Amino acid sequence: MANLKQIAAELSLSVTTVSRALKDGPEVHPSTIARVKEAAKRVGYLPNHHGRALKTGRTLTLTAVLPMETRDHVSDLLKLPLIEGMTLAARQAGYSLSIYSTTPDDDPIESVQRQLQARSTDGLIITRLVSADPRVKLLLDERMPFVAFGRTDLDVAYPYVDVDNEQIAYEATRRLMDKGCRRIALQLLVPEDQASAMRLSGYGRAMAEAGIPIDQSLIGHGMFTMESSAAWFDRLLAWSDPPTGLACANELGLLGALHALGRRGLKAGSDVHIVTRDSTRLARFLPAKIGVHSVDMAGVGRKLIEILESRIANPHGPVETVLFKGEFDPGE
Amino acid sequence: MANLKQIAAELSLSVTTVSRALKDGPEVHPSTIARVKEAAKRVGYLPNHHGRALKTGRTLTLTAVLPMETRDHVSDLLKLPLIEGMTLAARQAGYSLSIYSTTPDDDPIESVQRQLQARSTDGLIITRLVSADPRVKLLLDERMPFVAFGRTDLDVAYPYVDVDNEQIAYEATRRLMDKGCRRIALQLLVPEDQASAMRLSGYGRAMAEAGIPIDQSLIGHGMFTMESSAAWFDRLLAWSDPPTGLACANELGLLGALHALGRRGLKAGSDVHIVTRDSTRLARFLPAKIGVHSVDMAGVGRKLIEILESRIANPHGPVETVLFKGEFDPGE
DNA sequence: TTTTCAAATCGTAACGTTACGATTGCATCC
DNA sequence: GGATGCAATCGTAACGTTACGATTTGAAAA
Repeated sequence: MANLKQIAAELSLSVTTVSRALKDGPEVHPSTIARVKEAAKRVGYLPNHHGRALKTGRTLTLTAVLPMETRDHVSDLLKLPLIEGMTLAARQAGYSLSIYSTTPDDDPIESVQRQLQARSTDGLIITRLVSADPRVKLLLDERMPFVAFGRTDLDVAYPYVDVDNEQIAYEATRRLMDKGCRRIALQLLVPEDQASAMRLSGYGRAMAEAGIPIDQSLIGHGMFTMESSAAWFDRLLAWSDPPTGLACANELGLLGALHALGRRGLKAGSDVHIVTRDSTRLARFLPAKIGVHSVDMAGVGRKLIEILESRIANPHGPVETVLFKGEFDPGE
Repeated sequence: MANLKQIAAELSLSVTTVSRALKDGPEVHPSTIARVKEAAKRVGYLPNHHGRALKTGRTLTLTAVLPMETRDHVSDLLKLPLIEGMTLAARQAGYSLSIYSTTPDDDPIESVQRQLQARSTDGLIITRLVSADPRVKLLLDERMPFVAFGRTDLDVAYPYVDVDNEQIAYEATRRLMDKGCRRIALQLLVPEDQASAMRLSGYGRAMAEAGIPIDQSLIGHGMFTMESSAAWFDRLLAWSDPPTGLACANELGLLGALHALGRRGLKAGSDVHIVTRDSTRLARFLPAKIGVHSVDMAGVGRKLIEILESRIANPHGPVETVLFKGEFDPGE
């Protein structure tokens, strides 16, 4: 409601002086600064976002592009601590965070282009990257500050935060081998998904080291939901030589698999050994013996904002990249 | 990058005509409209958010104020489908959705006032209401369009969507009684929380009908996290006459309780009967016999946006309120 | 007294958009 | 031929802010 003009009129000052006083401009007399600030506080002045954005080109808004599943299924739970970390960090840094949800039908490039054209955001967080993600080049070309959650195999430098999925999958596979497993099932999202590719790579490394050939039929794709995970694992359990170990993609994959086990009266930790990734600490509380790799997704969210902030402040600064490790809990 | 001025220059038209043409103004010649739209598409024109907002006072942004738990704990999972429903519905309606996360330390009134003063949003979604929530009066007084997720016991009309917690808690308690339980534990958040108050009321109604006096020591407060739920239920189980039934607040409360049970070698469905609320369909996949009241939180999110949209379009229209029921699955 | 200089303040323009009233061109009617 | 009316287009101002150059003021230096 209150604006600079009103404060200026009340104090018989110019709008310019009021504007400068509020940002402690060195050209303004200290006593004037004090008067202006007092008046601003009294009338409850807060700068108009859009006037400022129009003039300066800075919107003080960051936008996170997040893929959501179809309306009937639950999204990957890691998004909740991620959103939590991002929103709180953004707020602390003086930005507001806008969530741009995409459905599987959406064209990912178009989602990014929209943000670009309207210039309605200062920076973008993109997630769920694919191996040759076209968004990276687009954003670099357009000089839009951004940070990625996930890597690509593109040969360009850009800022990202990622989880060390290769290492986590490697350790998970090794862990299952230690339990005596040789037939080890692995859950992935889609082959193009970069996180899935890294998980497959870590799994392959562990298997190769142990001299176990990879059985493609033990590798499950499309494990986005509890339903798909349960159906898939149920099929595997029906085989004559079912898997004895399972590395789950996330909480939902785990719950689906436990559901399939339960229906057959089988037990995690004895009939099948299970290791999972977890971002909500939920897996540790389940009444089942499972190994858990916890990843601090709220920390990832905070780091994403921190990096994006520094990109905006200094677009030509060094490109920062961070890799988060998982913390393993054997669950026994 | 492209703006009206550029398009106007290219077509030798005035900015006004271009602006009108793009919104199919009846004063513009159809062939001009076609030319303008072609040019706009060609140069990739998208209206500048801030210019428009400054002029019209409409920001095309909605803001959801969501409480998040402390940095070390997972937030109530219902937020994920809620956010998903809200963001997708907002996008479809042409709005972008900003998430304003608050921590337990934040002053809820101040959070709302910030949004009000900066006029940076067209409408507000407030959640986790308390019985005499001061934000409702504030927003009504300031004529800021808003919708609440949750009710108050204030004597004013305002738009809200709520879950019928009274009914759900009543049915949950009845269900546990049908299993033969008389000592029934109940999880709540905080006494002021309106949803908790309703749950307590439904629980009390069922107990009164059955002629069972309420034992205050069976009612747990502060059940925000798996940890607090586990610790609380563990204490209850240690008593000489432990509860035989439990109504959980949500997925986290359930997992905490299952954890406490598991550590004592007890089983849900036999030693203790459990009924829970669920918004992620997670509870149905757990390897435990529990009754589940599912609530369609994505639907709640969509409805919130829908109502808010109509409040913005027609501030003096009828005040819409919606109550979502839970869908019960006995889990056997 | 005049000049010089810095401190403090002011006025104007611009960001991109839309609202409103004014203007132009052209066909129709008396 | 002049008046009338309508369709199409234009120009200006304004939303609230900030950047930039200009102006005022008062005190010190000449």
